[in-house]
Amino acid sequence: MGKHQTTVKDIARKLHISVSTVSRALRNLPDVNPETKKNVHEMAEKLNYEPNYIAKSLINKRTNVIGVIVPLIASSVFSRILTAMHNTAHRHGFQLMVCQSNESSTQESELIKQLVSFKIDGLLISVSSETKNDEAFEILNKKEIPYVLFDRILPINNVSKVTVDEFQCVFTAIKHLNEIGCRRIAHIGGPPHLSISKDRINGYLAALNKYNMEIDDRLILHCNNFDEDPLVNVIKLFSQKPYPDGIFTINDYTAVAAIKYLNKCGVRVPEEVSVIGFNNDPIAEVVEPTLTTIKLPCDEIGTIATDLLIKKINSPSSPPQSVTLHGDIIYRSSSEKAQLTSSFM
Amino acid sequence: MGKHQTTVKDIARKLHISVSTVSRALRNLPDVNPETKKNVHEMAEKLNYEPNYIAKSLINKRTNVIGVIVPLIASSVFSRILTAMHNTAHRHGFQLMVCQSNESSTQESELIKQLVSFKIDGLLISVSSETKNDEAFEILNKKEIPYVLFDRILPINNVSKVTVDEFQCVFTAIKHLNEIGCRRIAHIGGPPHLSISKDRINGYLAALNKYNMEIDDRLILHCNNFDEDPLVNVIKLFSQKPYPDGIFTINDYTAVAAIKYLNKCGVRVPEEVSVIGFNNDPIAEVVEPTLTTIKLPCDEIGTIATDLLIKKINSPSSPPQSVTLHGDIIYRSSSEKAQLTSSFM
DNA sequence: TTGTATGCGTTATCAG
DNA sequence: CTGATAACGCATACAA
Repeated sequence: MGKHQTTVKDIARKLHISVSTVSRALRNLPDVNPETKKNVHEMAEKLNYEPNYIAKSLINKRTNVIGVIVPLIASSVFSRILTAMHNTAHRHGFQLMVCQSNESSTQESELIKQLVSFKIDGLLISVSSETKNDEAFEILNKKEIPYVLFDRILPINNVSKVTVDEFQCVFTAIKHLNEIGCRRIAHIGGPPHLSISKDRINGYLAALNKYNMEIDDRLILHCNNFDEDPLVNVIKLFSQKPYPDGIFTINDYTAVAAIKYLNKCGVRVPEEVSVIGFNNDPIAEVVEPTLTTIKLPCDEIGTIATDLLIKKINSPSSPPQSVTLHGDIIYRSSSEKAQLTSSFM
Repeated sequence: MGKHQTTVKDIARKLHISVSTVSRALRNLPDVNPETKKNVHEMAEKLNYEPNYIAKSLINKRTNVIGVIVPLIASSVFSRILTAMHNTAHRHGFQLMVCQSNESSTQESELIKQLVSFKIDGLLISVSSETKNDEAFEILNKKEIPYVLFDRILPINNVSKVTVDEFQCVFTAIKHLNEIGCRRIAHIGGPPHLSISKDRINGYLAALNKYNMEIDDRLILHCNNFDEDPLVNVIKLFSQKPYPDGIFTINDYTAVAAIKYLNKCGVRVPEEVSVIGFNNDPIAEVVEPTLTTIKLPCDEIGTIATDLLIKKINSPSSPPQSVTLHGDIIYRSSSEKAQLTSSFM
C-alpha cells in the first residue's frame, strides 16, 4: 500500500481547517463555502491525495467489489463472459475480483470463503464440473451476500440465475441433422452431473424421440472433464458398427477432433457423417469443412448476470430472477444438406 | 456486505472477555490461555465469525490484493497468462483484481487510479495498443506502489519487466523461412508503436539483412488495432506483384486469414507461399495446412511476473528485475521444406 | 495471561 | 457554513 499516503488529515492540517470540512469539500457536498472547497481541492491535487476506499468501505459496509468464480479463465466462453462482466461492473462503479476454481469443488468452496472475508458485495459464479451440491454457498446465505449463478448452475431456490436454453439449442441442432438426412446421431457429452451436460443430453434425447430416431446407448459417450483428449471418445465411437451418420458434441474441440479424424480415415464430412459442435470457438470457422455449431450469447450472459447482481446489491429486497437466453445455431459446411443429397444421386 | 456481521466484539461480549484477547486467540498468538483460546474458537464457529479483511487492511496497510490490467481478457494469450497469475497469486495468499483497458489508454489510466484508490499492494500490467508513454504510471511511483510490466511493456527505468525475446523468435522464424527457400518474405505487423510490434519487425528486418534478402517496403504492412479485419492486409499484399513467397504475421488470426485466402485463390501453401503466425492459438493446429507459429510461454510469463511483484511487495527495497523469456517455434505444415523442394523437382 | 486505550482513514451525527 | 467526536472492525503498545 505504499509508505505515507496523504489523508484528509494532512489536507486539514495544511489548511488549518477540520477533517470533516475537508471530507465534505472533497465529496462536493452542499453547505460548504465555495472558496473552502476550492482550497481543499487544490491542496488535494497538490498533495496527490487519493481517497482510501478501504476506509470508506469500513464505514459504508460496502466495498463496491464483485467476486467472480469461473472454472477456468482461459476458455473462450468464460473469457468472453468475463469481458462483458468487467465492462458492465465498471460502468456501475464496481471492481471485479476474479477467481478460477480450476474445475475443483474444493478450491471453489475455499474461494467463496476468501471472497466473503474480503467483504465482496456480491458474487457471480459458474460452478466447477465437480460441484454436486450447494453446501459451499451456505455461507453466502448466512452472510446475506447476494449471488448470481450463470451458465453452469445448480438447482438452488431463491437465487438469480442466468442460463441459456441449451435444451432448445440442442433440440434444434438434432432436428437440423435429422432434416438433412441423419438417422443415427451420436452424442459426445460433457461431465455427467454438470447442468449443461444434462440439458444438452436431454435435448438430444428429446429430439431423437420426437423425430423417431432410435436411441442407441453405444452412440452416447461422455468425457469426465474437459482436459481429456477428445479423440479418445471419437475413436471409441468409430470402433464399433454401425457408424453414426451424425455427431453432436459438447464443444467445438471435440467436434474438430472428430472432423479431423474422419478426414484422415477418408470418411467424408458432411456427406457421410455430419458434425455439429458447441460454443462457436474460433476453430469452428477454421476447420475444413467449417463447423456448424451453437453460439452462446456470452455478452448477454455476462451483462445480464452482472446487472441482476448489482440490482440485488442496491436493493436487497428485490426478488431473485431467472433469465433464460437463447443460443443460435451457426450453420456451416459440416452439416450441409446439398452435399449430402448430391452424394446420394 | 450483508446485514449484521459477527465481529470480535460479539465474541468478546458473549464470553465476557476483552476484544484483544479474542483477537489474539483467533490468530493463535502465544500467551493466551489454551482454554480461553478454545472457547473463543468455539464461539467464533458458533456465530459464523469471518474476519473482516477490510478492517485488517486498514491497520496492516496491506490488502493482499494485486491489480491486473490487460488490454482484453478474451484473448488466448492474456487469458492464459491470467490463469497463471491467478494460481500464483493465490498460492501466496493474494487475490486478483482483474481489469481490461479495452485497448484504450484513457481507460487504462482511469483503471490505474481506481486500483490505487482500492489500495492494491501491487500492479501487473500489459499496456494498451494506444499507450505511448508512462504518464499514467506516475501515480504508482508517487504512492510507491510496485508494479511489473509484462508482455507489452514500456521503456520505463527502474521497473520490473517480464518479456519474451520476440526479436529472437521472429529472427528464427525468418531464418527458417529462408532455409526452406523463401526469398521474398512479407510481414503483416501490429500497431506500430507497441513494443511487441517493434521487436517483431526489428527481428524481421535483422534476419532479412543477415540472410541477404531484399527489404521491400511494399511487403511490410501494419494493422492499427487487433480488431481490424486481417483479410484487408492480406488482400493488399497480393494485389501487387511480385508476390511474396513467405509471410510472417503478427498473430495467428492474420496467418490463418492468409492461408484461407491463398487456398481460395488456388495458391498452394507451403509450396508457393509459406506462412508463419504468432501465438500458437488453437486455430493454428486446425487450419489446413496446419500453421507454423511461435508459442509464447504464457504460463511462465504469468508466474514469473506475479512472483516478481510479490517479492517486491514483501521487500520493497529489492531491486527491479527484467526477465526475458524464450518463445518456441512450433513447426507445422505451412512451412514445410520437403513439399517445397518436391514442387521444384 | 488478560484488559485498556489508541489508531488505521473515512464518514456521520451532532452541536455551534 | 464549520468543527468536535464517535464509529466502522481489528490490532497493538502498554499496563495490570
